[in-house]
Amino acid sequence: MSCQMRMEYKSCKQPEVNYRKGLWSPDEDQKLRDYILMHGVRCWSAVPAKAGLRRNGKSCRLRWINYLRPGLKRGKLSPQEEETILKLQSKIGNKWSLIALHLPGRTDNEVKNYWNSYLKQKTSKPQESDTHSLKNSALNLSIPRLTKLEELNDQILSCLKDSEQSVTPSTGDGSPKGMAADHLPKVLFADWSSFEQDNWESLFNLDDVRSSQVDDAIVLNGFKFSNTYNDF
DNA sequence: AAGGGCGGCAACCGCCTGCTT
DNA sequence: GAAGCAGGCGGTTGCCGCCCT
Repeated sequence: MSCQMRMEYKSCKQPEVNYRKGLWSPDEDQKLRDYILMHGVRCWSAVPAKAGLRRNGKSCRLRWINYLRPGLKRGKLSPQEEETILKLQSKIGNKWSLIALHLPGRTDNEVKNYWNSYLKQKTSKPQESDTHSLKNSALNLSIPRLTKLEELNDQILSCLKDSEQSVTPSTGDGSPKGMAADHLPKVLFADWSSFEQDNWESLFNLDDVRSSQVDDAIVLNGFKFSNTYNDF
């Protein structure tokens, strides 16, 4: 949580209103997008009132993160992305937000939905085995229950090391990128909001992303990109 | 053409965590 | 240290469109 958020923590509370539920209309989307692009987000619970929406803050946050924010990839997951999901899920379990962090432009909701579909397929065709090394990953029930983020990231990094023989990213100082990322500033909203979809694609050289796929792609131009974007 | 089944996706719900007072 | 609040996250549900019969 940023300092500014802390300063404004106290003043976030908004009066209860009769919140609207269900699908978002284009008009609501526009209002939310306009508001956030203009003002950023310091307190989600204050956003609906200020943006003129009859939604609760959580709903706005979810809508922004899963649908409206710039840089989101739409459409079907690539085989590489699917593989990444399966790989990470087998290592760290259902940590969707963490897994999504390694899939630029994808949300935890998307990852989760993919996994649920995958599980359905898996259970409907129980005897059909995968052709690669992931065949045991999907329903692996022996995943240790890890609670600390550092442990999870360690798991991810070691997992990725196993499979990245052809790609050995370097930050120039010899340290692993994932480690370096921890010391990088998160991208500011002002910088972030200036990203156009096209820029995103060119910035995230998709071929590079595909080859290294995970953990490298979120570190760009000295910024660490977070999938949650709450520290604006 | 109609309607039933199914899959994908969007959104809600409830719990947990972290912060402030 | 306890209470209250906001944000984050995973599980779940419900809607919608497509496909098959």
